[in-house]
Amino acid sequence: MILEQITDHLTETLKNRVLALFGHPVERVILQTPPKLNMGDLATPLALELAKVLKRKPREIAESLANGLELPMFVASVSVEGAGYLNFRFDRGGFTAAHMRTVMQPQAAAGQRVIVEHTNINPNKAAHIGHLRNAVLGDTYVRCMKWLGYRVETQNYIDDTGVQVADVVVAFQHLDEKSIDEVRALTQQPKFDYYCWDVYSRMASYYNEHPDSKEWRRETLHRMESGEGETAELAAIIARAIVRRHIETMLRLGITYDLLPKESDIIALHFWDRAFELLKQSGAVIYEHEGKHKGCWVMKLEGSEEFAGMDEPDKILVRSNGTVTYTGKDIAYQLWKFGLLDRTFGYRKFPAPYTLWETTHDDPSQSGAPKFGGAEIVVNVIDVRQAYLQKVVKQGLHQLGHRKEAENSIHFSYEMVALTPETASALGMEITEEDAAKAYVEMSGRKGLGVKADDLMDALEKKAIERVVEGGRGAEDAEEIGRQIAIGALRYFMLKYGRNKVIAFDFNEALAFEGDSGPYLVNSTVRAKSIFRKMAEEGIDAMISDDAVDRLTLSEGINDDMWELVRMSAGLPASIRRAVDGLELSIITHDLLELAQKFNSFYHKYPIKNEKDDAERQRRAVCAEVFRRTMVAGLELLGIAVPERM
RNA sequence: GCGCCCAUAGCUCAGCUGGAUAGAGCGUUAGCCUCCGGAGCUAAAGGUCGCAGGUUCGAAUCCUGCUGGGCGCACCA
Repeated sequence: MILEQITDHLTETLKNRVLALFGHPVERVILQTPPKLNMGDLATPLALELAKVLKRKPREIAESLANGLELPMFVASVSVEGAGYLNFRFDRGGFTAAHMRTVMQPQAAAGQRVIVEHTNINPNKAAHIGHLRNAVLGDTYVRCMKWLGYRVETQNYIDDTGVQVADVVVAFQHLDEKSIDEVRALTQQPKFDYYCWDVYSRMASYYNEHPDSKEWRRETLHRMESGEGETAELAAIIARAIVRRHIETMLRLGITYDLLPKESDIIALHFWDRAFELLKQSGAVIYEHEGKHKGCWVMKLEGSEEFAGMDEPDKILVRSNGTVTYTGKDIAYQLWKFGLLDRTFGYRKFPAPYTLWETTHDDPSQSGAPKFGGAEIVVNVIDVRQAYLQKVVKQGLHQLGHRKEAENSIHFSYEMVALTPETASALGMEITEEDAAKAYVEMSGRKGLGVKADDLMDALEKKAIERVVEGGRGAEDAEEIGRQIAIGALRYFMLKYGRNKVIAFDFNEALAFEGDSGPYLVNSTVRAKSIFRKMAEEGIDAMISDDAVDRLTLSEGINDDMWELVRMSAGLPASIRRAVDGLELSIITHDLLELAQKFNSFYHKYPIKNEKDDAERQRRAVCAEVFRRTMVAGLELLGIAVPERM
């Protein structure tokens, strides 16, 4: 907060000053933290940039800018250094006291309405670590958006009428010859999703051996889409049971949703028919009378620069047999998200330990359902392999004349999670020599090869609980504490890599609790908490209340080690903004790691509870408290809980 | 063939819209528990930022061309 005020103020002042002194307008002023602490707290290479246009020496320009520059509150001095940098130094005491009051204060929830869609797992088998990356990215993004004041609606789209569900239905009906009641009984077992994991891969290999059997799939899909009859009922039972498992799995990670929109409802409510009318009216989609796509309705994309250079830029939305493609349905659904389709769903509650709604097509809405849809910004968290499709959807809106909505259709893309050859081999995957030489090998749902989300969490929890018990602290709550640490480890692991990086999943790395890991951050925060708990127990006043801080005479006593903690803490909100705008959440994990490292170092160097001098003890305690508040709030944004002990 | 992404220390990765001496973790080596928690701390070693050009006061960062790897480019979802 305080830092933002200072940078905003300085930016304005400098812009005005450059204009006044040199008659030259500048669009932006770069304000960055200098590489070394002794260079000050903020710096700008503004004079270097101006040197060229003004044809004057950088240092000379810097001098005239600095001379008599009006400084914002808490900025104590400005100086010219290096090649012509303008360096600002803060009033450490004043800044710290002011910052302490507003550490990680969230914005008021008055921002734009946003729909974030994530998770979207096919309801036919257990969630795996690839789905985990999606869900953790999506959930963390949602938390950050809310913190920034956006009003967010979280959706988890359920493709309950797709091929993947159909394949499991086929397996139950044709391979295993199970009755509806038998399947219904199976869904009652605790890990029905694991059961289907195997059923699905069994079906996939059956298709490979008996290509004719794919006819079953076609028939099944057709019956499912009609929504009538036993096959459709069976599909609904399976999908629903699996979705319940996925909800449970994600809840272990603290991930929740507001709405589960179902593909079957979109079909039953004929969203596509309406979208089709709009697309035809606007001319965005046309009927091909001849050529390769004869008999199809296509969206013409060859004109747009985005799709320039493609051999076959046109996208088929309706096949020659009259059925709609996935892309077509997706455009219709995207229109609904923006409130541009003049029809909508019914809603009812979905059984979950929190308030969760699902769409319906037959019931009238239950009372109490919030208003879903109609957002200003729509963010779809989907892996990079669907980038092309997302582009087409965006272009669809554009061609319908919804330019603003096209602009606000954001694809949060990220790279896949693969397996290291070692991990793949440990899972029983056959590794060819060629594979072994690779950095990673892809998971395969069809082959049933992958690391299941619940299995990974189980392994992490087991290890974390052991560590808690070994440590001897909080053994009575070892299970709950271990669970929190495990989830923290997992979420951190999924967030710390840049989104464009393929994660080659390795058990040893994922289970690491040292160094660049969730438990390291949590541990450092727990220590800070412990200090204050111990001080309270021993009746030592930490003097960190607002009143006490007001009386603080910090100005001279805040040394470099303390100041770095405060300064880094103050920089976090800007990082969160940058992370959200750039869809790069690893910025936050990175900053929190640096902060935790700084604190751990500080912690070893400066005893707090045992410091005899009151003023010095207070300064140290204030820094530890700034750290604690920053970490608790920052980790909360990452969905990582901090226990009292560990 | 076209498009997107990746290439930085032995390994896994940071490096903020071009800025001051390229940083972490793991691993390796050497230290640190009479002192608030060792899931920790201190220090050392480790770099042709894939290659070649270009842009400029300044390039790991921007542009062009290569090389190597990954992923897309269906009347599948």
